[in-house]
Amino acid sequence: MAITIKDVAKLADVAPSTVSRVIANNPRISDKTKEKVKAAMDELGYHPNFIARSLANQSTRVIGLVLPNSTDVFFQNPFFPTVLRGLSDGANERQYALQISTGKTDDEIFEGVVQMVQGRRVDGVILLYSRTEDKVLNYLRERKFPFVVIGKPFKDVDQITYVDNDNYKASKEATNYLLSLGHKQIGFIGGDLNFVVTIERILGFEKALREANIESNDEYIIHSEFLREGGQEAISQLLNLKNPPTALVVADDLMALGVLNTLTEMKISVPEDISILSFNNVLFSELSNPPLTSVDINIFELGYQASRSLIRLLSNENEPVRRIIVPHKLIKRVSCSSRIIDIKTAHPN
Amino acid sequence: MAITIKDVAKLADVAPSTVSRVIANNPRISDKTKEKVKAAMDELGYHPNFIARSLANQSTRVIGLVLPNSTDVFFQNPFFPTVLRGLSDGANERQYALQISTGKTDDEIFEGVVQMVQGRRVDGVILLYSRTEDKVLNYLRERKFPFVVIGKPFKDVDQITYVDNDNYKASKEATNYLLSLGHKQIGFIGGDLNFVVTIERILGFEKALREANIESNDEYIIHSEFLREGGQEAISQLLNLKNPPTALVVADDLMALGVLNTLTEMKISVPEDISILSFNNVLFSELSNPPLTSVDINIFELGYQASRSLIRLLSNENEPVRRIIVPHKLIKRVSCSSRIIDIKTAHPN
DNA sequence: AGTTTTATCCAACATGTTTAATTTATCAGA
DNA sequence: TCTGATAAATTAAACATGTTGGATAAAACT
Repeated sequence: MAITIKDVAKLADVAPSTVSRVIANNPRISDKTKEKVKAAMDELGYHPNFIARSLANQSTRVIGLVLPNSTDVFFQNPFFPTVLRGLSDGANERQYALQISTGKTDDEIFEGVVQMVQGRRVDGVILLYSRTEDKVLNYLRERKFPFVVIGKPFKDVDQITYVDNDNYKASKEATNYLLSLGHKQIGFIGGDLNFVVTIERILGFEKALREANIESNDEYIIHSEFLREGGQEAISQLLNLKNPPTALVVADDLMALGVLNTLTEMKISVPEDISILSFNNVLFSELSNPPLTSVDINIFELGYQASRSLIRLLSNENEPVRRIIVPHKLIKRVSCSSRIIDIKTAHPN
Repeated sequence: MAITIKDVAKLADVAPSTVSRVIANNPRISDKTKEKVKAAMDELGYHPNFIARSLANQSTRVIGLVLPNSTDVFFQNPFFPTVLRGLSDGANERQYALQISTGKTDDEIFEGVVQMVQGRRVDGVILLYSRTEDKVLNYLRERKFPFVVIGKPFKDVDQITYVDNDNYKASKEATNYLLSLGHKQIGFIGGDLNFVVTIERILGFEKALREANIESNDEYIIHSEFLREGGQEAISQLLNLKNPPTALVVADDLMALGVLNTLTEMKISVPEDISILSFNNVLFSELSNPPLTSVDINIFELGYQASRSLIRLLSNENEPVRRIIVPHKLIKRVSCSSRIIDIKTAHPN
């Protein structure tokens, strides 16, 4: 057994409660006693038992993180470590620890969250994704357990505290950029439609086209969370249309890397033959060949703001519901070029 | 206050201790009583309080993960999410939760570990890195706190349970592969020498050259954890030697991507002008241009084995110290080609 | 001496687990 | 069928380690 406050109390010749108050720096204890107790703590090398503390306080100072299931590409995506770093920084500032959900299937994850919540293992939860239909989110709302979402909730937006970019606007702007370069046939390659980001980005994309009076073309829109397999096929298909797109908006850098790779294999050069614009601006976007023009969504900040918001929620009984929008920024590199020449000539098909 | 075993006990008309035993499925309780108690638990929607349990059991079923400090490239590297997935799977199998150290500086991290350990927040710890000199590791050893290292410890290898690849051998084999392709001038670009992996890989590299009777050339060896900045310079320097290398062993895919990028900018083509071989085989190694020949070290497995080993350590009082070597495999893609032609002709310099 | 103020302590509580004690049931033998 | 011995089931109480409201004692002030 380790050293407890009783041991300290005995050595300092005071009651355990006094020791507890010294730790909390309670003003009811005289400075003299505080000194005495502190000396005893040092002598014994005392460290408070966090578990006992949590039990007494009904608070663990742990934040639970819920990730989408691990089979998901999400996990491979550099988005994850970056957002985690932000979360970590935010938590660290206020001495919170992070616990992550383990669990492969959605059911296991849900079970894990229930354990965290009902087992009082965590004080609050951060969802690292937002889906159209999510058991976990519903559960947390039902139980009125404090939580924050990274990403825009699908419904009841005004009742949930969340941190997100304005993906709709970002996508619209990105598309406008391509339009401004003279592109008129623009394709969209998106990920899983169950994620709200995907939806937002596609809506922004469509809106931009509509505003430019370009009728949207369903054939130009591809959904798949491919990276390699299938992607190749999807792209050939896209490029074999009578009127192939001259530019692509890709919902994620990793995916864009896959696209780039496929195009290279097909001997189609970027940006000469086709322009590519993607999202997230993860580390390797600038290391790709050619470096990707990408919308920086400040992933770190998403995480950082999320933990801060949750902590605020936890420390303030009647903290209002908040929406935090992290600014984005188009980083122009070389994967997009202007399309001034005739499309037919320009495209190898 | 939530529902406790007392509430359940009252409803089922038994003692709290009986309820506790029902939860633990203790054979001392009759089936009849078990049924009765379970019914009461269901009726009340009882969920045991994990914190109270931890206190009583002196065990939290939480594993602490220690990452190198977040300013480190490590965090950006896809290595991290992958190893985490492995860790998560291993932990999940046995119902362990994962808690990660937050903390930006090395000191903060150390403090965090002390909190975890002395505060009894975790049952054991996994170090996700191995450095030549590490305060955390020394601390854990001193306190005899259960832990496992991912990577080979720098000293007292036989007293520490660890999971690693045989990086020495892997690097030697990789270098031999380049030798077998006819390369004689081979450079090495490595990362931070404080990490043991780097050391192992460079030793393997040198050994292979020695065995091939090629005297090693210090000018061919570069260390920096660059990705972009500085890297360019380092590479130009390397290629401006009188006898520039015709092949490079790069200690990490992400770094290799940086190298690739720099080379592309310098209009040096891979593998025609120079071959590149790297380590880790992370997701995007095959998405790069050209796809990288890389040593697959089975990152997932490293994590998976690490959590399993730690759990074994925790459940078995006198579990022996173990060394677990995860096999590696050279994945040949297209970034290496054979060097049959004369070097001077082949190289643009 | 009586009243405040200040410092410290006691005991209850947060929620389970577990040892040892007690109660209840079962069976052999009279 | 009843007694006592034994086994089985259940309970009470102690414990794991802190926190905190109210009680108490000591000191300080009228």
